[in-house]
Amino acid sequence: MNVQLTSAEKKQAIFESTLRLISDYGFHGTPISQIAQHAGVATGTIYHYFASKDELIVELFRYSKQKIQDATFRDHDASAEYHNRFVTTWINLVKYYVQYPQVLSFFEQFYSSPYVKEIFTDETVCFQDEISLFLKEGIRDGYIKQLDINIISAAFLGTVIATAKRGTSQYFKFSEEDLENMVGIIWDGIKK
Amino acid sequence: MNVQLTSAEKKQAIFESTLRLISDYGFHGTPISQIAQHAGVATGTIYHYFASKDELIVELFRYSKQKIQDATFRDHDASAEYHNRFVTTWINLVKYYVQYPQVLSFFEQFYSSPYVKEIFTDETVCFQDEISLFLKEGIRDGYIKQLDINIISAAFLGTVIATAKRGTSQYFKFSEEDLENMVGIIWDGIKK
DNA sequence: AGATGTTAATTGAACGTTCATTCGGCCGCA
DNA sequence: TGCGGCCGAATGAACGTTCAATTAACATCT
Repeated sequence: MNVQLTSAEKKQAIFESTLRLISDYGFHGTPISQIAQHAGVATGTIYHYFASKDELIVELFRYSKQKIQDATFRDHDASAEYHNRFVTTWINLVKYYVQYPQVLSFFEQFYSSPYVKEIFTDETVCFQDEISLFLKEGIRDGYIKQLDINIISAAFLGTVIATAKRGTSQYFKFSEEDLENMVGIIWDGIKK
Repeated sequence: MNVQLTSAEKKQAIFESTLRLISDYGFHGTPISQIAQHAGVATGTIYHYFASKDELIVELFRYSKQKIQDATFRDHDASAEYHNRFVTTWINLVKYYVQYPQVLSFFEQFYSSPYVKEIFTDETVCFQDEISLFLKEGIRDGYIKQLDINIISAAFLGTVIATAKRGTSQYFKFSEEDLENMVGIIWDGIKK
């Protein structure tokens, strides 16, 4: 942090520090003062960019959600064969979480915290809906069983999260083959 | 709370209050004073039963884990057909979480918090291992694909959690049929 | 049974610390 | 010289924890 940063870069630095610290120490374990120190700014500066700690966390959620959405659907070719797109999307998501376990950890904390209420009162368009659209497409076009989107989506995301969590454990590393086995399981389960 | 309670009952009352409040307001959102008030005791009393707030939370985790384990394997008949036992276990677990969403919420918070480190440094025998044993049995006896237990377990628990989370949402209620569809998906995916 | 002593349980006010937030001033750039 | 971003010590509230005092529980003795 020894170079001049633009306003946007400084905001991003604060985001990244918050992400790291919260994933390590939890919401209540990371004071603003530590975030500031880690990001190389003064505590007061954070209040120049964010109205409160809560707003920082909610905005960090939006920021992370956007990044992960971009990564998951990067290079997504809507004209390719559905099964391939399914496998790619599933694996992209798992790999993102494995590469950035802080994001996974932060999301898990966020989703099971009172903060969600602040987000999901007015914001119905969320990351899961992007996935849901893709899954709905598969149902509509007859690649996937005719079951409620909630069921299909639960099967998809549930396995992603569970796989990624184990993939970040120090005791077990998934190989590329393991991932393909795993996505094979879920595909076998929901394909028509 | 207007009757005389034994020591064990009072401890349980504290557990239940903590569970409820933490699932509603999060770890940092529930002061000891509130737990005490909700449980009908003085703040000091909590420190008679638990050395610290951290110890209370860690013990609450053990307490809840035991209860859920009992509920899941209640009436479990080890001599029955494997597929039936699989379906029953999966559905039992989902139903427990749906009936006691505070437990699900607390577990999710706990697992993605620094508290886990206090538990899983020395304690390798955990709730998931009881499930894992059952799944390993299925692999050994040829009912389930010959894949790593981490993969199979991730598929099992991932779908349980994801299903239960949606089952507790106000926007969607799973029917008995939905649950059977869901466990059908995961069984189709991992069966040999 | 009743009195007495002993231990355990309970209380809630008080303490000390931590933390989110504020604010008066400083620095670099126009 | 003025201004806006930035700083970090100061503030005040909230919280975990302690503890001296009080009460209940129970065993022991007369």
